[in-house]
Amino acid sequence: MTRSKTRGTRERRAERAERILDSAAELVLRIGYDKTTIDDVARRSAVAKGTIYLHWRNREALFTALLRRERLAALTRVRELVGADSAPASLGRFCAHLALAYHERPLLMATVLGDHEILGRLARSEPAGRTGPAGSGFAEYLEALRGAGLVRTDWTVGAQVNVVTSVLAGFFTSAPLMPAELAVPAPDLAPILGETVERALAPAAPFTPDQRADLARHTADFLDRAVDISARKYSATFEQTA
Amino acid sequence: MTRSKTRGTRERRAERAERILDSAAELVLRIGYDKTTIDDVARRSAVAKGTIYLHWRNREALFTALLRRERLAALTRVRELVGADSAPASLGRFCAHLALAYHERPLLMATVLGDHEILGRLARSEPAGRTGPAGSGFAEYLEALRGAGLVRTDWTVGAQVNVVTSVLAGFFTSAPLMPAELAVPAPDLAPILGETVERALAPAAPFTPDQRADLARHTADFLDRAVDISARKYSATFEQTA
DNA sequence: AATTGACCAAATACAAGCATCTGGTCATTT
DNA sequence: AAATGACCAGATGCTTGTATTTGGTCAATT
Repeated sequence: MTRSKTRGTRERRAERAERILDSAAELVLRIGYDKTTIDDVARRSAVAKGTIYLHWRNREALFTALLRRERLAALTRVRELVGADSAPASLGRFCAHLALAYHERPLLMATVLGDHEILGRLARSEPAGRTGPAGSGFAEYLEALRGAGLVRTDWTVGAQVNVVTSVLAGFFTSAPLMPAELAVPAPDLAPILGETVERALAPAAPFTPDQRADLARHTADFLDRAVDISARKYSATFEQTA
Repeated sequence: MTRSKTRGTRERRAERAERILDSAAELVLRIGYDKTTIDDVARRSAVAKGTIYLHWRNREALFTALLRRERLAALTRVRELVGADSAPASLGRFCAHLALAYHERPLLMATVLGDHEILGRLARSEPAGRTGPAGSGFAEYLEALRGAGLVRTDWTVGAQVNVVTSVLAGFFTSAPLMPAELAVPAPDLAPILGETVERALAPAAPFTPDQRADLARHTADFLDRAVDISARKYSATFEQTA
């Protein structure tokens, strides 16, 4: 039985990859993508440079992995927050958790805000990822909620996706620019903006217990799917081919 | 009576200033602030370079004037739109008009978005003006509406300012990044986001005719004041001293 | 009195050559 | 089989010197 030994090796390998990404994250946040060299990352992770190339095809793949890991971590955290929420499930609570999970992660914030200081040339090459969760089947999720009578149908799905995206984008971009006397701490503001989405999209009539359960299930499903896709994308960055 | 002659001279002077700003605007939008030279502006306006310095102290003042004129124009347009609106007065309609008025003006959009391509060094030196209407007494306006029972008081004014600012900021930043299949034209989206603000801030009970009138008056007053301040600021850019 | 545009100092852009750094490889070591 | 780090070519940055551009002025012109 080589089982335990094999698992141990694989585990250590994965651990090392995480360690390397941790170093990369710290360096990028401190000195920016452009100035972060593979040598720096290697030294900080206490591995040789060649070892890094055992994990990723090249520099670009390393940083792609970093960003995708970050996204995965945020989505996982959202799922956790949604699951542990003491308040009844609602689209607004979901949005609040999503906003906070992103907000907690400086690297994700940098991508959402298109921070040139941190992203450097990365900002120019990949202006995507700035629409937040607009991709990844959010429209389909809303569509399902509409079908179940859990979201109004007075606006088109497209419009509703835009509302959610706008509110979230506004949270990320405008909150940091607020003059001190009007600033509201992010943990306070997020639920308020969540409630804003709620009031815009939720039906007038209060939910029945069944509807609540339905909503929770749909949301959990959506998050499971999103986490799954995100995890796959993260894993894919380790592939050496292509 | 030198009246008509004097007025004619002053008028022509003002006209010329506008012409110069028009040229500056066009050039900035086409080639960016950094590359737009006073010579260019002069040539395009068919005046000598020295003439420009008869209007403004220096280059900086010229472009400050340009931005302030733009803001003034937008606010004036909002006042016009609000006044001519066939729908009953509401905070939501107000926000929708505000959003559209800004959206129609590429230079304002550039400042709101912090567009480095267009603003060049200006983006770094003046990161303000990105909070939209957060300044200029918007909080006081909301406060007045709260006092009159025209806006809920379940949240603090600060929170409400943040909601409005976020929704507007989200409109500006996220709409242009939307994938084509989810994109909603700005003229359609603005009222929807206005309604989003409305649902978040308006009281549950419908307004009485008196309340409607009150709301309209408050809004008109606020806009008058904002336009007035903006006009003063614009005028101030022409001063040669300091 | 208003307007012009030649003029100037300072800033900016460009070029060339040189030094350093960095992504990526791979023979060697563990 | 896994990990290393010396090594290399190309990219990046730096320095110095030069050419061009540009903001701003002001004597001459209208």
